[in-house]
Amino acid sequence: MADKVTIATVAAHANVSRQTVSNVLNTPHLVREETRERVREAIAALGYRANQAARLMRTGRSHLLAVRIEPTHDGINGSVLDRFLHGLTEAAAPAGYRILLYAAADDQAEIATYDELLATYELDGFVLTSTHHGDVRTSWLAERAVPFVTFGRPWGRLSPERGAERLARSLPASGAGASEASQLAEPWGRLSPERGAERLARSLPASGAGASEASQLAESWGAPDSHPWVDVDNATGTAAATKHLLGAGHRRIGFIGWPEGSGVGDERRAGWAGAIGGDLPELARATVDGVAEGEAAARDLLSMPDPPTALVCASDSLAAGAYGIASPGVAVTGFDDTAVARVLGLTTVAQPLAEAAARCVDLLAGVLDGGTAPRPVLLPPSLVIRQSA
Amino acid sequence: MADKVTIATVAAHANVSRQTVSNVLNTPHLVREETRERVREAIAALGYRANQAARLMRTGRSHLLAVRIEPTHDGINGSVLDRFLHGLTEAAAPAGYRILLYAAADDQAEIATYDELLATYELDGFVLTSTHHGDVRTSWLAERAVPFVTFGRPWGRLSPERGAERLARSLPASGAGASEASQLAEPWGRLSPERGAERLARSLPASGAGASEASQLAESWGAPDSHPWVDVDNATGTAAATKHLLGAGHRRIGFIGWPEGSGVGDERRAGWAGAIGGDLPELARATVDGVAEGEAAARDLLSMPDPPTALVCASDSLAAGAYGIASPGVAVTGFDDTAVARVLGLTTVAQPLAEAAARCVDLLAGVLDGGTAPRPVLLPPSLVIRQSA
DNA sequence: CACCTCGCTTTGAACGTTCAAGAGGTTATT
DNA sequence: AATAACCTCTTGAACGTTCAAAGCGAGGTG
Repeated sequence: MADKVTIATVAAHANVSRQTVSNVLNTPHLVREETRERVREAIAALGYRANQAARLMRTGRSHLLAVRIEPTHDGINGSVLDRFLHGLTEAAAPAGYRILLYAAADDQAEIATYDELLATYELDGFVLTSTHHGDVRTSWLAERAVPFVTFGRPWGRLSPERGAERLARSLPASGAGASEASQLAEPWGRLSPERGAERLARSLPASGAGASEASQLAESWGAPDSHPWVDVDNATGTAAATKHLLGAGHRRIGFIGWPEGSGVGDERRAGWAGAIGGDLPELARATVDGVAEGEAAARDLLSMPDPPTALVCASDSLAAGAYGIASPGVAVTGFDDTAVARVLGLTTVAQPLAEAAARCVDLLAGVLDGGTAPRPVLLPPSLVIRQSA
Repeated sequence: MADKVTIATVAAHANVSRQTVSNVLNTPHLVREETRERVREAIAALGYRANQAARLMRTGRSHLLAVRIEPTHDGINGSVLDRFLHGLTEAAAPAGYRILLYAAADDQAEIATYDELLATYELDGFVLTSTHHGDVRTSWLAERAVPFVTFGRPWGRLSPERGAERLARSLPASGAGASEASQLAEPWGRLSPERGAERLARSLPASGAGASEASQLAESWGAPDSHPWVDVDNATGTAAATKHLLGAGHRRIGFIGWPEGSGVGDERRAGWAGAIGGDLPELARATVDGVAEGEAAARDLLSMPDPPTALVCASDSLAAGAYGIASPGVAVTGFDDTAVARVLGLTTVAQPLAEAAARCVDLLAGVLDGGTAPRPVLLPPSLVIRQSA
């Protein structure tokens, strides 16, 4: 009873060989039904469970996925990662995977950790968060053919030579020197038809901002370093918030976001710009994230001659600051549906984190198990309406 | 280069046998210095890393610790777990351990998961959070001699028979029917001398509440199901907040907490009661956690004939609700230093989460590696003063 | 009848590590 | 001088699983 139950124990109990038990577990169709049943009964009776370490040694598959746990920056957005992790863990278990955590101070340290984890634990794959422009992590992993998914689309930007080289390796059939037009066309095709069309329709009508957003997306999307990813459509989120404000009668709607260059921030601004019919720089402020910063930016916007009557903010932190000093009539929206938004009563954009996590696992499991070609997933956020707008 | 570097590769490169390489890694003192150096150079030159799976198969040590990731209840306290997890991950790595996540809906599911994880991944140990009265998880683990630490002290409460039975098994030498006095005396001795004395001095002087708190602690502490734990001294936290209010001139200080029976909640109330010189039920309200609940309780307290001028709350959620409706003169304190407290400017009690996590790893690693007898660790929280009090 | 194929099952080896035992040489002990 | 004790290192086996190959009986084919 207390002794370890191995495949040999089961084999003896069912009067078959080790390999037959293994086959029942891994390739049941090779085993005669009667035998299969007998083995299954033995497994159940003995409470046998396959030893992952031994299995790993033979197959090289650890069934372990790694995720980086970041220090919470200002704590406000911390719960986002928290919820995402929970979603990952829940989604991974039924697929037969477990989540391993690692910490890293920066991208270089993170790469060192990959190396370490791959060498010692033979991890099956990685889930990366916080992708950004010029992300060295994805190329490192891709070069070594390590399966991974990013939560956050790739923001691309490799040097031309490297890009061409990698493209030639990964897509030998397609034209390496594809024209801009084909690069623009192809990526959309990778989305599921409905989503792709829906998104295309939504992005293109908008004037300058919409177009530049689309081409930027295409650039990274069809780029040689493309890889499976899951993302929430940030632009749709801020657009929804903006439309909600328009519907409430607001005509001058300001935007408080982050400095240009952060993909996510640019997207959120593009959503706002698209909804009001074009980017109006005089109505937008860019600042690093933070409550005090949001307050300052809001003060600045609200003190202009013809001030906005509503503010769309790129984060709940900024929104919290803005809401704190805005006079009652001024509407404010945030982003992320954090606890702070809940407590303050901020209307905010909620990301479907559990869904996003589940799709990350799907994609990774697909690559690992099925070898299916992973398609990017873009999820729509939802607007949570509270009293602030 | 691309080929796997195993211990055999290193052995060949250094002109020694496999076992010698193994000895250099695990029992270096058995190897002559010159050989040791040669092997180490080979290891460095080849970039060898021990394969954990193979090592695990032989030794039964996975170097993996598991932690449950809970769904964030109301999101406000979510970041607490988040920070704790980050601390664990960071502390575990240098000690040679990695953190594995698992999700479970309730204690029973959690136990099933233990079983699964132990059988398939041969986990080395568990870190449990959210310990509570009648926790079945700890006894399950203890019965199977699985190493674990809890973040949160044991709240005990086994049926007498089971207690006696387990006591007889685990402490064959000591008297099973120990008197209350010895139970009270012994536990304090397990703390480091200074801490024990400090804590004893702090708890006992208080009148009714302090005494009952102390005996309750003793009961669970010296209880047969005691195990290594790390906790933050909740009572000290609320006491510090209360003293801060007393120092600011407040004389009638109310308390908003949770229904009796949650160990943590009772402790936080005891801290308040101790600081004001005794538990005054008319100044205390108990409710489930939540912003709206905090608001209601505060309204109730503040509408009494001789209302309190300050409110000590058992959580930032409750405090957020209370602070929202309290008139400017009324001071409010929370607990946990969440993002909400930061944004609202709530004075609150901060738990040293990174430190707590590190101590959890220390204790667990101590049991696993050194076989040292683990001593409970009680950490002092700190008061973060903001404008709310 | 000899041979091949098919369905099901078994056998031996291997994954990379550590344990248990022992080999060979040098030094200490009696 | 014989023997024990020690130090250093090596050899074979084992952990629990799956891979690769082969065994074996039944049925089909030339």
